[in-house]
Amino acid sequence: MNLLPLIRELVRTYQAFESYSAAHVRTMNLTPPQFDVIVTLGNQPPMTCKTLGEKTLITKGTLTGVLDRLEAKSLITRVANEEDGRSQKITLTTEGDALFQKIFPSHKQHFEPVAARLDAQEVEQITQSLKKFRTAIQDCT
Amino acid sequence: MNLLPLIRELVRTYQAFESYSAAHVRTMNLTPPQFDVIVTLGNQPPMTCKTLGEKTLITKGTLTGVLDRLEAKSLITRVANEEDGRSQKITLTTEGDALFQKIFPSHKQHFEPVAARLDAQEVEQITQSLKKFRTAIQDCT
DNA sequence: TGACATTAGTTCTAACTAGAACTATTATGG
DNA sequence: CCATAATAGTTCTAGTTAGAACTAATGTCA
Repeated sequence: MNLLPLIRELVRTYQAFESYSAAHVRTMNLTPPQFDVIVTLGNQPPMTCKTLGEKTLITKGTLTGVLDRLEAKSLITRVANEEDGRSQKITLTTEGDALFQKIFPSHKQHFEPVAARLDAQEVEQITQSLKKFRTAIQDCT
Repeated sequence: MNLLPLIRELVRTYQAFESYSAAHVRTMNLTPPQFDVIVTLGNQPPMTCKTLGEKTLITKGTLTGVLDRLEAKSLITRVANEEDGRSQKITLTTEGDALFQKIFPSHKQHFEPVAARLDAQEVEQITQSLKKFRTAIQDCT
């Protein structure tokens, strides 16, 4: 079984998505990971770095730096977690929440033309295909 | 049409692949981009940075640094291109070729267990799904 | 042929990246 | 209760990343 064409296509598709998404994210003066964090925190109760890392798929060493920069922009704050002295809760500031309310719909709209080119069944099919491949990989870990 | 689940799955799958692949690549003292370059040059005539970048999907600014490090390890050399004074041909050294001959089969073998979990039809199905998604994105650019 | 645009590759910058080592805190088993 | 293990987050390192500005060489077209 030759996986090479599949792997190449996976990488190309991922890069096409990243590049299309990043082009929009950049117009809002955010980087893709910063955008991910804002969107993940939006309309949700404050969460720990651990949870945030799991949801955004950003490893903890990287997350520290991303949060540092968001904090410097006054978009998030780190608040001590009263239930566990080792951890913190990350919270959107008022400013951060306002940004979220603005950029989330805008980003969805940026993807409208893409969505319009696929019907619900295709989207489901592609999602399931990816899941099958990911499961095959993860079963080998 | 909600693309979010599809996007999340794309990112998760890509990361699962990267992480599984990188774990093996690292045992050979290479980084993933360095490995890509070696494999792309293997069993091929020397090529320019431009071609190499197109094949590996590494942008030129990044490629310069990757090639610098491979050159420092004596795995590749840059040779002036006689047909075009602006460009060079990148060539595997004897040492680089020996490494390629060793790592390529080894890397294929690392993916054997993954391949064994999918049949030819599934692989084709997943590849076509990805291509459909990528095309939808690229048509919007 | 000469002005101008294009192209190849490098350099620069700000940020992300994973992984490993580290610190501080909490959990656990005897 | 105490020694030890586990966990949360930071710090550190080497490398990758995209994009923009830059240099040098080539192509184009009038």
